[in-house]
Amino acid sequence: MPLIYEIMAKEITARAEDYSKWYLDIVKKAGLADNSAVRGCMVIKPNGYAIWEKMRDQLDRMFKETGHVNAYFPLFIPKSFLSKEADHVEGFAKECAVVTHHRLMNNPNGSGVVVDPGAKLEEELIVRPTSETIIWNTYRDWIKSYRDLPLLINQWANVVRWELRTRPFLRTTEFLWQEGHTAHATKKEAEEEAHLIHEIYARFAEDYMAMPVIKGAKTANERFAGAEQTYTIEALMQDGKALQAGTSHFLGQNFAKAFDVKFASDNNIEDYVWATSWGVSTRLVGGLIMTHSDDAGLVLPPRLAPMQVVIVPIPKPTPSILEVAQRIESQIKALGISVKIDMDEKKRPGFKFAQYEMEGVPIRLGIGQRDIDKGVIEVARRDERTKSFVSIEGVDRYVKQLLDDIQVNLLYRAMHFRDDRTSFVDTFDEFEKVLEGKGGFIYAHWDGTSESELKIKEKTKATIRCIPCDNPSESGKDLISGKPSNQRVLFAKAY
RNA sequence: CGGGGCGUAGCGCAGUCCGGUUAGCGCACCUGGUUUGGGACCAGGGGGUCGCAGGUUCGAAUCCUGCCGCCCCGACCA
Repeated sequence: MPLIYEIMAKEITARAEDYSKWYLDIVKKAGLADNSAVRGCMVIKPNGYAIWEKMRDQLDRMFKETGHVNAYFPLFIPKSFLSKEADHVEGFAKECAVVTHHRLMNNPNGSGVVVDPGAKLEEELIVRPTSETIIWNTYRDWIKSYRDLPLLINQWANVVRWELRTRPFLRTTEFLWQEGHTAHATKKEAEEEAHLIHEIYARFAEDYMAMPVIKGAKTANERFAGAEQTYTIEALMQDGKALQAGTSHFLGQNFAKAFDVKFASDNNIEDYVWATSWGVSTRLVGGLIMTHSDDAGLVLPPRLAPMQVVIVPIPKPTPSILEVAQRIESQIKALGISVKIDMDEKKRPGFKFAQYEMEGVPIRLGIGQRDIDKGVIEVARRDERTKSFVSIEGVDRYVKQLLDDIQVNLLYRAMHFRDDRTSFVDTFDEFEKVLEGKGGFIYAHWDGTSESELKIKEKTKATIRCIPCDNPSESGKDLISGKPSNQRVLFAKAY
């Protein structure tokens, strides 16, 4: 009979009290990231980086399984490159860090160093906010023939976007991501590529992050700067706001034309190549936190938890307890599960329990002499905050199964939450009422014009998150204009 | 860049209005002891250019001037 245990989260602000503070508390208390000396930039600490590494490794596998390879392009982009694609420069110009000099010198008027005016760069360099331009400038040299296509390249990198307001993981000035940049001989193939990646992102979100997402296309307003079409996965956070968790763009021939990338087809006809680009970032870590965590701290899905099981000797690691603990540890390890025994003799069990709960370790095994005498061990699952005793014999298989159960349960729970916070409305009044009330996703009719979309944004701060894929057609009237619409689109306030 | 708030030990704060011994508290840290099934207790200890610079004063964390930084709220964004 599982027992629900009380959480004493004395170090974490409750969600209901201050959601934003709750988020920051978790980032801090779970040891995910720190603020840094540089405004807007965070230090990703080992616990946080380990989660990103797990995400990265899995995504990397998925990209490679579908024929992609990794490469690396420079951090710096010549300023002139950025302006070659008109929409692209317009989208990013306002948030670029610029390198103007290459040398410092001792301050002639005092202490410290100053920029050496004699070391001014002939052409200023932009710190990449994304790499389309430098990559397509390179692709021009790589692509001559249809035999060079498709070119399926991904890079893991950092980028800089000079945002005015930042939050750890969700929006930082510098962030880590992957950016795929592919080149294709036909429009159809490029579109398929964009869809394939869109699908991979959705699958990753649901199968690994246990974060349900709505797949859809962006409206023209929300599209990536320079894209013909942007596909997105949209997740719903616990405060009822949407998070864009990954985007895949069909770029048409825009960058090929801007950088003059042409190829000869098999019947020797020259044409511009077709492109895609796609990315997910450390923002996913923020999404992960806000999808599952509770007032006791971080909750991690087992598949992304750096440490899946922790064994806590109670009250401390005595030789006889340790002997059993180590046997269980090696059995669990043999099943490919990451596990550690907490050997710290100074801290008491209660402290450790609270600590591992804050850090989101999915399963905690508590083992004391009383348990050993009875042949049982205490198993606590983080997601449901329950404890129960199971037989030591076979606990390894029990734990393996429980990890799977937790993974499924988190997804199920998040889906339930999302469905609960999804509304269908037909009038603007209702729309506002829902936004002010429970928030969340709202399906409503839209006439397809930017005017209506912007008006709603202006009045309510809500935006069209996407036009869902496989959207059923349904006739109705636009919330604002009253003009006819043949489908509902997904609205929400967003991060 | 507009509006608001804050800078005192690693973190969180009191002290500032009304200037006056050696700047204080909680947490964390170190040492020793007693403890140990949900964040232990006792004793001892280390740690501070009171954001920076200038000024007023016999005397400044406290008053004045200037600067710097950070946080929150708005306009832009993965």
